[in-house]
Amino acid sequence: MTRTSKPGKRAAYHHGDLKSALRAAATTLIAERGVETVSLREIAQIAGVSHTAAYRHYADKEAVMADLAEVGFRELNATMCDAVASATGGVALKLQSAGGAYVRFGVEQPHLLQLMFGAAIADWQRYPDLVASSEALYATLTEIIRAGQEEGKFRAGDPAELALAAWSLVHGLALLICGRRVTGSDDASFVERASQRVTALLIEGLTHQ
Amino acid sequence: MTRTSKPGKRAAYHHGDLKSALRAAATTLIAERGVETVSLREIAQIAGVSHTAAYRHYADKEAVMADLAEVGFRELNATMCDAVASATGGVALKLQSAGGAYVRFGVEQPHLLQLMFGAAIADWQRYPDLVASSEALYATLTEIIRAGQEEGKFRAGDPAELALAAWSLVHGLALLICGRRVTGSDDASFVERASQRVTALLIEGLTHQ
DNA sequence: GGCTCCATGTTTCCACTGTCAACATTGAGC
DNA sequence: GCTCAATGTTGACAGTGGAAACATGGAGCC
Repeated sequence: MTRTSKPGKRAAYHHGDLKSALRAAATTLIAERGVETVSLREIAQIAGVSHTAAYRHYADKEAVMADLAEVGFRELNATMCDAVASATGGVALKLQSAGGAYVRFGVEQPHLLQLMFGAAIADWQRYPDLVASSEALYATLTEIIRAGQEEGKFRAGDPAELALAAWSLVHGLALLICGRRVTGSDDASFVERASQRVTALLIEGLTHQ
Repeated sequence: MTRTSKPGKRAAYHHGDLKSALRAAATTLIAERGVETVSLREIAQIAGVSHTAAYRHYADKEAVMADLAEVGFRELNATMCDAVASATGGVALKLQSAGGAYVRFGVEQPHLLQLMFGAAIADWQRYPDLVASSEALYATLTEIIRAGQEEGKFRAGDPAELALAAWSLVHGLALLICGRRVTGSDDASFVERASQRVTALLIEGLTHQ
């Protein structure tokens, strides 16, 4: 087992858990300033390590970003699952709650959302785990739809297709809001209200047989 | 009036219409490879000019990107207006046609869409014309909604809010498709079918009083 | 307990980028 | 025909991602 760096005294040559330290530094930097303006060198510096040390743990800069994006997808998925689980009322309200969680996540972490869906990661094929975590998110939505259909609350049809509609809606809304493409987006209550109203419209279409 | 470069003979010191040439070169490069991987130097080289010549026409690289994004917004707006004008049937079909045009635009020019909505342009306040062209797009959607309400076809409510729902939906769908986040996205007929079905759901919600 | 090896970290180097400052060219207007 | 400002060029600089060669030291073997 690798030893963690001695607490207090002298900096060890071997960091101990550099990958975590890099992830932490990168997460902080990206949350603050976005993908475009962070460099591997700065990440390494914050982690207290030379500027090429990251290459022992990641193939290149894109791989670091892919790692963060994957964490993001898992967090977002977990957030949505929590929202579904804690929502009271029928399946329609569960779906709406999931949508609200999605939008909130995006608005609270705009730079992470941009990383997850932007052009920073050119070739997704290189990161199977990333693809899997993204598909898991889609699956969560699809499952809610399927459950609703089983209850007879949602209209018939391919659940993946209906889930795509739901995903598109909240995804687009989150991006438009955090891209300031719509006025009043800084106001948290506006965000909450908008996401509620907007999702309600689609749910209307989903429930209408 | 500035003279255009002599046809045939020798390259003139003064290009004649460098800004257009830069725009053209940048447009081509970005359509091919996306924002992340194009450099000002390469744009200048294609335009046949030294690597700093662009600074006589743009403040910095971001300004070039903002210019292209603005053109993109105007094109997209025009495409949507065309779709609305040429759509037969009621206002619901017009809206659906506009949505289809939006998604098609995005799928056909994924890198441009990424430029228009990504993080490449950090501070929109710097580009009032860009903001205006983006708002014009929103206004087009809002106007369709308003017309539909006037006809009694769409439900009552703030047209801007309903338009936001429509925008979010097609925007999210376009991004998810061209980010390959949904399977079958390379197939043009899939795109057409998906955008039709997805928009139909929202329109159901919009027409339901 | 001592030795060795390889995972991990460092140093040095390179090509490339955006941007600035100083200089060159030339067409338009007096 | 002269001048000057708009336009384009050259050369420099700091910062970037990445490769190659080297350094370090803990884990596992004897």
